Amino acid sequence: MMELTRKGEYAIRGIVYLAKQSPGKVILVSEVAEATGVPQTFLAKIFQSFAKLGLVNSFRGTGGGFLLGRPAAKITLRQVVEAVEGPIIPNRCLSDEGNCGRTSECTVHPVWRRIQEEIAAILDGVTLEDLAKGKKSL
Amino acid sequence: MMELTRKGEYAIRGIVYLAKQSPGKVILVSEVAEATGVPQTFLAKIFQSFAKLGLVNSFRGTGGGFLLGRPAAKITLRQVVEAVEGPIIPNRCLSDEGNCGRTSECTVHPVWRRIQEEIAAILDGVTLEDLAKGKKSL
DNA sequence: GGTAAAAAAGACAAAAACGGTCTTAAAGGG
DNA sequence: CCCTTTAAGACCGTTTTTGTCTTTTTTACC
Repeated sequence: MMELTRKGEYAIRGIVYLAKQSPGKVILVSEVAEATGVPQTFLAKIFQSFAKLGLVNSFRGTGGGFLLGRPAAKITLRQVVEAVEGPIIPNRCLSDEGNCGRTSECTVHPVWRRIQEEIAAILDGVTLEDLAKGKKSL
Repeated sequence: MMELTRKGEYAIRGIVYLAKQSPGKVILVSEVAEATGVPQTFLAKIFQSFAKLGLVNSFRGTGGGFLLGRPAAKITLRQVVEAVEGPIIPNRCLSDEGNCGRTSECTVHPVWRRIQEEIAAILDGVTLEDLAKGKKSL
């Protein structure tokens, strides 16, 4: 349970690859795809969602490609994961305003809330810089 | 992302309902299903997996039904969730023996490990007794 | 301006997972 | 033997995942 999808995995691999490049260097999707072992067209889609959120910048045409939208130290793993997987919601109760339907009876609610917060906190605490440099955080 | 499935939700609702009964009382699946708003045949399946793991005991025939396999205080939320959803694996890296394929490069690995441990710890810390009594733990 | 190179956008599709249902069997009580 | 209830497993429609393919747009360069 609670498994990251391939998309999430690919997203991380791809953007970490970008984070490893010298700042300002523009990289082709094809290069990232090959280097990370991710299907190119799929990765392209992922990078498009990154671009919409400003996590990466993109340039079209000859000499085009992608680079990080801001310094690697300013991009958290949470932002990356949520960009492609959506918000961290371990249970439906937590999606809207505690809309369990069975709110009063839902004693599990606070447990999911806590899990949600813990995961968020951990992912917030890791930046692309950490990942690119292989920092031993834990 | 990281969402509990319906099966997981139903499983919790169902077994918590059992935990609320007076110990030793045998309850029909049909009653639990109606009380918790879970499709009966689906819930029956879920209870079957519980039975295999000893989380509940079952009796067939007239007067049959289900009851907890041990005291509610001895059943953790983790056991319930893992019974129906499988082990807590936020990332494929963590499933086998760190079988990332790309092990050395996988700097995210420790992050998922930590998330896995945090979730496990939280779920381990909640028993069916807590849930049945609506204990405010967090 | 024309052409080639790239990303953007969106339609499409196979495969797997989800969320069940249905049927048959087995066991127990009266 | 018959009724009740769980056990087991086949089955099935829908949604999500995991992509691909095609067309369009933008840009650089000649």
